[in-house]
Amino acid sequence: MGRPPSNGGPAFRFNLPEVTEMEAILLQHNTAMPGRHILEALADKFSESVERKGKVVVQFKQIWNWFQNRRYALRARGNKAPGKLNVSSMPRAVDPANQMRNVLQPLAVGPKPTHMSGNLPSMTPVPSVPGVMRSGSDNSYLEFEAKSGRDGAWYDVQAFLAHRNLEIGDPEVQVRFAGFEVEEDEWINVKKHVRQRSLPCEASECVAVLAGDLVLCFQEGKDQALYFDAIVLDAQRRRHDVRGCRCRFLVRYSHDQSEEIVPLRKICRRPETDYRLQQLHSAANDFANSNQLQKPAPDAAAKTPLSQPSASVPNVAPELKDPSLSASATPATSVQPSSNAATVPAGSA
DNA sequence: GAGCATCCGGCTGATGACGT
DNA sequence: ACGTCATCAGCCGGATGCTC
Repeated sequence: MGRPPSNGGPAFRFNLPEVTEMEAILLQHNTAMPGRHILEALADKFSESVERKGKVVVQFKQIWNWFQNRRYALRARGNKAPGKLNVSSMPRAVDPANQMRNVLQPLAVGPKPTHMSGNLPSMTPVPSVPGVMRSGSDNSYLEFEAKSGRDGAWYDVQAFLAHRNLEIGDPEVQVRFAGFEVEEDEWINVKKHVRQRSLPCEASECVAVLAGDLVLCFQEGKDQALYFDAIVLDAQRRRHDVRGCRCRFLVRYSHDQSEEIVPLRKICRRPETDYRLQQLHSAANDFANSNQLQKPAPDAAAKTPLSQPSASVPNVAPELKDPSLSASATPATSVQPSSNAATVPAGSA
């Protein structure tokens, strides 16, 4: 949905007299949409003005757009009611904008989780084991997600309630989904449908999402909005700005093979891609160090925190700044969610 | 303090989805 | 067909931090 100037020139902008006149007309109409003939007359008039004649033709559509936007803006300003909660009524649906997927806080960790150390398949049948576990190797926490057999979507695990070993097939765990009640508990195949929790992407982490990756993607349907597995088919890198990452990712959902272009905020990357960020950080360090050797005077790249790789060169897509990153990065198509996720301690990626 | 680069927030034009 | 709304993306100006 790009909006570059269609003629390649500078972005169109109404000048002050034009805006003043349109505002006056809007007031005359009590903020209602003026008739088409009025808008056309305005377009003709503006096109014939001294400033525009022979240079720019003001289109009817541009006038119409202005009135639409101005009316919408006026209304939005008037309706601004503070503190209005946006509560979704959709079951298990989570707003991707705030990047929260019923994440348990570390405080929720139980008294003896460390023995698990991310080795789920060997877990003992201790009832109500928290779905968040402290890694044995460091102070980070492991969080798990599980794939529901009811809708095929992935949910954060609040607690592992029990486990059983079937005579045939893989072991299963009884899972309490975060934010759901007992009636939603499910028995889930540990190897196939339980894994380390996918990670919401911060703006600077879009570089870790590459074509071919397995990701968890927020799919919004008519009557449900859930997280499903998806493969990244293509990544369209765009400039970052104050709002963060504006890259777009073409994904194909694994459950229905549908394709969609989504922003970063709808994507959760697999923890296995952490190494890419580490590579980026070390590459940025090398870059900063080499720059310091060549040019003692500090520059922006050296000053910028590594956690914001895009901020140092805001006008360039992050992956383009460091060719070594894309060259060395390996697509995660071979990720085996269950085994990997359940056995790899957090931070060891 | 001047000059510069960058960050940050807001404004604005454009477009698509959806409802009537 | 038209109106409403949400969102995208470019641009601009003020704030901030750094160097000289």
